Amino acid sequence: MKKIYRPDEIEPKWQKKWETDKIYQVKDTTDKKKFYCLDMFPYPSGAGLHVGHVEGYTATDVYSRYMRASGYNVLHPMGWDAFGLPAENYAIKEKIHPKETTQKAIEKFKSQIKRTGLSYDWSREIDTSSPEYYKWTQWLFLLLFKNGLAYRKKAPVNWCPSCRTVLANEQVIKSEDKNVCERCGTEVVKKELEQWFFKITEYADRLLQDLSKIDWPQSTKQGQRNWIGRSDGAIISFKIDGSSEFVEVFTTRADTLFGATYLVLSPEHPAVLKVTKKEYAKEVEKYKEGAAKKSEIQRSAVEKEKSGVFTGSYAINPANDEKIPVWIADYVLMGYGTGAIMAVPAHDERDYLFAVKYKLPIKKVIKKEGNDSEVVYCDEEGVLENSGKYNGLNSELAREKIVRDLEKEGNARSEVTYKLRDWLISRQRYWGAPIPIIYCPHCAHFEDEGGCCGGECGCDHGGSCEGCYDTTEIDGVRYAIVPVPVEDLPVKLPVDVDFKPTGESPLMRSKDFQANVKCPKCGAIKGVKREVDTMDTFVDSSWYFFRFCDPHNDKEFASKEKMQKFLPVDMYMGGAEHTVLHLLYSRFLTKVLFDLGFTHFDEPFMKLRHQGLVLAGDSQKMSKRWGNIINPDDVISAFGADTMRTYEMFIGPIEATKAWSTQGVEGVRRFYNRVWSLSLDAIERGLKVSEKNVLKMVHKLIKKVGSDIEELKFNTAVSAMMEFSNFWKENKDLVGLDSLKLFVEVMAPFAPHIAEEIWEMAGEKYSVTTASWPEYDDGLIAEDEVTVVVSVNGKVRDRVKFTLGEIKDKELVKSRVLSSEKMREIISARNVKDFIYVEGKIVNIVLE
RNA sequence: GCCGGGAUGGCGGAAUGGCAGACGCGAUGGGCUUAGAACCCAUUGGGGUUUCAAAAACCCCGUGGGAGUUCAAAUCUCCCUCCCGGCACCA
Repeated sequence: MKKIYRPDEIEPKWQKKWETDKIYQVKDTTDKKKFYCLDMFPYPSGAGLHVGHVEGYTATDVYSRYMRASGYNVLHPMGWDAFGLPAENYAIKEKIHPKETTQKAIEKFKSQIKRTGLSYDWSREIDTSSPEYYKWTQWLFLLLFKNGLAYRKKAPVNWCPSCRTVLANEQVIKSEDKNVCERCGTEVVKKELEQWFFKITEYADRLLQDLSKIDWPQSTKQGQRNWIGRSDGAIISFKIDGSSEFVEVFTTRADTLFGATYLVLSPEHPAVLKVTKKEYAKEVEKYKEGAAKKSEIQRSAVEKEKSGVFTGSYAINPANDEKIPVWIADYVLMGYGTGAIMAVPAHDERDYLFAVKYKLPIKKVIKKEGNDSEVVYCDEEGVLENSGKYNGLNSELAREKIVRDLEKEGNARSEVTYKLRDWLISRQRYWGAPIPIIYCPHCAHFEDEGGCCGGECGCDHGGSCEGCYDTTEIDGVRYAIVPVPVEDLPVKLPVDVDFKPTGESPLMRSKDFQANVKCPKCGAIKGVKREVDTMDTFVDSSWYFFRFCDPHNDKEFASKEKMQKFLPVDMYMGGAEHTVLHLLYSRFLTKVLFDLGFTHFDEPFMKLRHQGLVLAGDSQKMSKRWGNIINPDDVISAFGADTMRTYEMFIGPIEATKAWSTQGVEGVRRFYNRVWSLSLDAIERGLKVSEKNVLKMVHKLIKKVGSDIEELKFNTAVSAMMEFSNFWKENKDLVGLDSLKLFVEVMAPFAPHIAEEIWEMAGEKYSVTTASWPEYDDGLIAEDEVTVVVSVNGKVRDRVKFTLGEIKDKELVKSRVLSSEKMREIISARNVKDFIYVEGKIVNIVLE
């Protein structure tokens, strides 16, 4: 009786052995070439792993196993993005501490990952919610703070009323024309609050430029470009008539300056008060109030109805001294450019609509060819008209010239603006890393006195520092912002906290956290407070890939030596939803660390790929609501981990959206059943050396699977293995143990368990997972006979066989092809106009 | 509106200038079986010609639609349609 393929028996058996033998532990003391293969680490939720995770993780696992077998020292770690709102929200609902639920979720994820047979080095596991980790998150914060890249600022920020916390711009998403919280879908509101920011805008240009250095999907790069939103233009000053005030506008179309027929200020613009004439004050004030009440959403309503009011003032166009009215309107946003624009209704759609509504003049300054009677506005570039001495120039030239001319009078300068805003990292929530800052009311006096403490505070400004401490006002009291000394880190997150969100940070209510806080500078205790906000969890996840190199270091976030050994990440796999969140923040922090001399690289992820969505069998998104979730545990129980892994690789290209098919899974299982029985058969036969044709096929397979894995074309790699098994089935008695061994080595990255079992049954030495990738023999692969396809006028008509020597000889090929009976018949009396021969491939005979 | 990615049998997909539909699923017919499952074998893009019929051979059409480049186009270029994703009053 032959042994039956039982994945439920062999898989746990080998998993246990591999774990005991620590077979996947990566050494940092080896001269092998490094390869860092990383998955986006998961947020451990109670729901456990889903098949989407499995897809990405299997892809990197196959890749890692292949690279390991190819002689690389592969760092392939896993960890947990464990801080965050869902755990906290769940904790509030179920009254269980987030630490507990998170630990449970981690255990579940880990066991599921282990059941899948993924080859992670668990000795490097990290957990962002552990003090050993967040100590370094806090250290990073202090590093940014000390270098002027973390600062406190009062600003209108996004507030999620349901999560009761502020959010970064990147965490606010559009949904049905509403701005909603990325986490919970609640509509966000604007609040004026003082918060902590990271100065990511300082890196805007480099974040844009360096995209050219990295191998990322086009769409992701483009997404970052859009988000950074660089726009090259000019700032032009308009004098207010009868006043000493100037208003600066930002424009990318300085060439249309002569067409500016009015000026618009954003309602929040500080100059509004100064330019508004008495008679108009009431109207303006009313409009401002109305605009302030309107949410962002209403202001950017779909119909885009324009509204505004006249201020009573006029501005003088610096190009031609024309007087143009100054309006305020909410279609001009304070947050972009200078918060003021010159309106050119002839060449901008929004200005056009506004001008029509309020009967403002429209002046054409770009010539339009052809019929322009129908065209109401045209934003294309062209040749200037009605523009004085600039007439006849094209837009590009005119723009340069106009700005240069105005610059001489001090009325213009070239300017680059960005859509990117600084990263708001404060969160009024419990389950995150505390911001390591202390507020001291005693140290605040230095700034009051207007001079420097003279070094007393430890500052190096040497006599004239402008407030060696920045200060902030909390509840009417002025505090100095004092960083926690690095040696006092971590600022531990207290466990015993009422973490119910009230809009006030839960840490405020922790007695432990606030008890006996000593100012690190002056030593005072009375009135000294800790910062009670925690950091955005995206701060945790923006540097975790550093920590994997050196996860247990308690002196540094990672040692230079270890970083040299593994970083940067060579291959990074994860979902596309992180285009402007995690992936942008990580690049930013890497550049900061590079600039400050901590790292040797300034881009963290050299190659990035996104695994596509796995949809349910009904082509819907998997969701609890539809009850169509495929659980990896069930798939493993029914078919085995090897089948699940291979199926997910086979289903389609890694980046494509694909639908799950249980019948498809069964097909892969059939494949392994067949491989199993064919292997037993080959072992029983015990043929030592395979027939030549078999060897040719197996060597072809090695080549194909290897190159497919390198190109991440896992689906065609699997189909190549299937093709081989079909060939094998038809040539059972010709397949020897030598071929079996090679086939198992090729299969191992996809299906390590069955590979290990067959490997053992075939009498090979443990373990196939440490065997090296077989080399293929080009000589064996080479065909000794080549079939050349013969087409006539592009249509296939015949096939002729040639030997390897013959195919090089065009004349011989030609005469042989033309003399075949079939060709003579087809050609008959017609003339051969041309004879094209692609060596060893195809012939095309062109007939008249 | 702007940007990015797509459209190939009944389905997932393969082929990146040179034999369209690899591989898998499904379907149909057959074998095995008391029966079913499993398994095994065969067929499987559409249309046509030859034939009593079948096998087989051959021919034509065919990669969202239209044009173009080329000896040769699913693949390159232009135009159009539709689908997916991102951004969007960004001056």
